[in-house]
Amino acid sequence: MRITRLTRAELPVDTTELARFLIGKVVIRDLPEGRISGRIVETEAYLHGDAAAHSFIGETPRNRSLFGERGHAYVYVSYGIHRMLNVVGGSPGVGTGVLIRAAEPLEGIELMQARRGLSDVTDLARGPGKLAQAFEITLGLSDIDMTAEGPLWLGRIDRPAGEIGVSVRIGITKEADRPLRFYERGSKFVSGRKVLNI
DNA sequence: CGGCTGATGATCT
DNA sequence: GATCATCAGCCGG
Repeated sequence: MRITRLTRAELPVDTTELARFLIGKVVIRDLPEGRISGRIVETEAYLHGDAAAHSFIGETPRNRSLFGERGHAYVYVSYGIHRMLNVVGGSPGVGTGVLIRAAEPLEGIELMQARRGLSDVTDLARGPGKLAQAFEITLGLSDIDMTAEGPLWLGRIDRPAGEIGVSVRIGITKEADRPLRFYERGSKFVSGRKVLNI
């Protein structure tokens, strides 16, 4: 499989556009055991001045990397159990990001199955917590540059994204009506309730 | 399949 | 001490 690395310059500065742009792109996790990769099929944008965004309360030790450079990773722990992978958007100091919610497994499927304790390929990375478990996303990966060579990076393959659907974001209560979730229509690898995936 | 709920711990006040 | 950008497991239809 031929994967070419995304450059920072080609990532849209507008974070909503970035969330849309990342659909159909590939997230790659290089481990000593081998490569895990998946095609991104679902994202959510978290914007500046957005009460649902972690950056809304200002910079803290936890969300510091969210205020970093576009294309870097922001990883945090959700509900004490799950890690969430975000791609930092915008410009340094702003605090916007794109949550990677689901991916279609491409490479390293056996590694993912082992990490997840599950064989069903459609469920390996369908949801942000599942994706992080399958891709072995750790807090130590937070702040790394995903447009540079390293253990976690972004790429493209010769397969365009399908039609992109838009819905409200999942699992939030503040600013819950904003259409900032993007997904590939018809993909079996997208999370969320059926009504959100039309 | 859809709806509900407990688990679980880092983080901030 | 309250709040979570979630998930697995369980239950009813």
